[in-house]
Amino acid sequence: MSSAATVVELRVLDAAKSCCERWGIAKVTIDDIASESGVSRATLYRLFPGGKDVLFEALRVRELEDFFTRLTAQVEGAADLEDLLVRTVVAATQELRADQHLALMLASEPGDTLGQLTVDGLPRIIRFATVFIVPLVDPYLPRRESARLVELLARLVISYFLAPSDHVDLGNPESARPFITTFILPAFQAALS
Amino acid sequence: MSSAATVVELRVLDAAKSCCERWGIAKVTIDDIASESGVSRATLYRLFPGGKDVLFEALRVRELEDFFTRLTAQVEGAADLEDLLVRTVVAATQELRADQHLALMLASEPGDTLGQLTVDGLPRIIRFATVFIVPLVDPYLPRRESARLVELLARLVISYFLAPSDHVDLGNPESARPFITTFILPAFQAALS
DNA sequence: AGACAGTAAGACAAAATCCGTCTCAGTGTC
DNA sequence: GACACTGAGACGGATTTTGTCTTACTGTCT
Repeated sequence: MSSAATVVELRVLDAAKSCCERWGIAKVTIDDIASESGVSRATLYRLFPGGKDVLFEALRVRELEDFFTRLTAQVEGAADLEDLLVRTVVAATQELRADQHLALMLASEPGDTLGQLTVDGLPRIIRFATVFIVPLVDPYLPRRESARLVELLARLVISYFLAPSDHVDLGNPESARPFITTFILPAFQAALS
Repeated sequence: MSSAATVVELRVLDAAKSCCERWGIAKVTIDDIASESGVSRATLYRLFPGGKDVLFEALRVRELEDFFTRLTAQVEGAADLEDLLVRTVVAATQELRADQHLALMLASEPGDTLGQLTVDGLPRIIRFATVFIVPLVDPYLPRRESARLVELLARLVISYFLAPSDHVDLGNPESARPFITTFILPAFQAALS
């Protein structure tokens, strides 16, 4: 999951990201990324054998790692399970809303981007969420229940982010807390350790 | 100079403009513009025989016409020559600074865009400025002097827009007025009618 | 009804671009 | 000197884009 990423690799990924923001993934060429990162095309293929697909895969992975790294940093030191869950969904929702890169992608290439948040990408997002968040939940629940809970929350955060509701605002603690206590916690009450 | 532009033509030019903002002129294809404007490629070639070059030429012309139309509307009713000149350079500078399309182009494709403001495009800009602004100056100066004056101002506005000065801000009347009265008007004093 | 102008859809070949791989030369390190 | 890493760029093949052309549809005018 993690990265012994060299400095060159990071430069390339940064270049890919900014190219992507400028032109959208469909319009970016390997040469664009190469010249933007000041790296030759040969090097780029050596680093990411498979070309654009592999490169953007790696970029998505890095973005996810960064996302969850920031997220876990924001929610550490929660007092109890309820507090942890509320802070997690709130922070995640706010991160999503503040993500400039994501906003641009959603605006310029809704199809691909939505795929990365739903059908194609959701399983991976859930994997990442599991890896990063389950350890935080583990003190309160058996491992199996933790995984179920984290998956559920990940799905809900994304759904409410993509299509906001009139009834709940998961970016707002005052709204998220009753949502968590009413709909989520009771289902796991029996398993509370 | 002017346009018996049909509604289809306008739709196409609007589409070209928004495509251009999204991807930059280098990445836009004829098909992009065709589908964005909901017009078939055949029609597009009928309207602009010559393809992308001719189309973007037409777009630049239209942008210039719009620019100077808005500009002349803003400066009508000036009391005297000094007032006219000050209001013109101020309005032009502010228009330039507020032009979202221009800002995007300058950011994403500095080379081409700068060319359109300097070496390649400046002569045309001056022609447009002449056509639109000289009539306003004519009451005060002989025709030949008007043209010289307008050209000079056009060059100055663009230069100060592209590379702002610490000494003058042509977007600010309080700064533009002494500039005009000190450096511009005296040179044309002799020719004042 | 029939002529006609304007258009969408799409086939087609030619041109341009992009891709992925490869070689070669240069550079810095051990 | 051996070695790993890189930039530059050549190369053929795949893909995209271009510009032209044909066909069929639609509405308007006579």
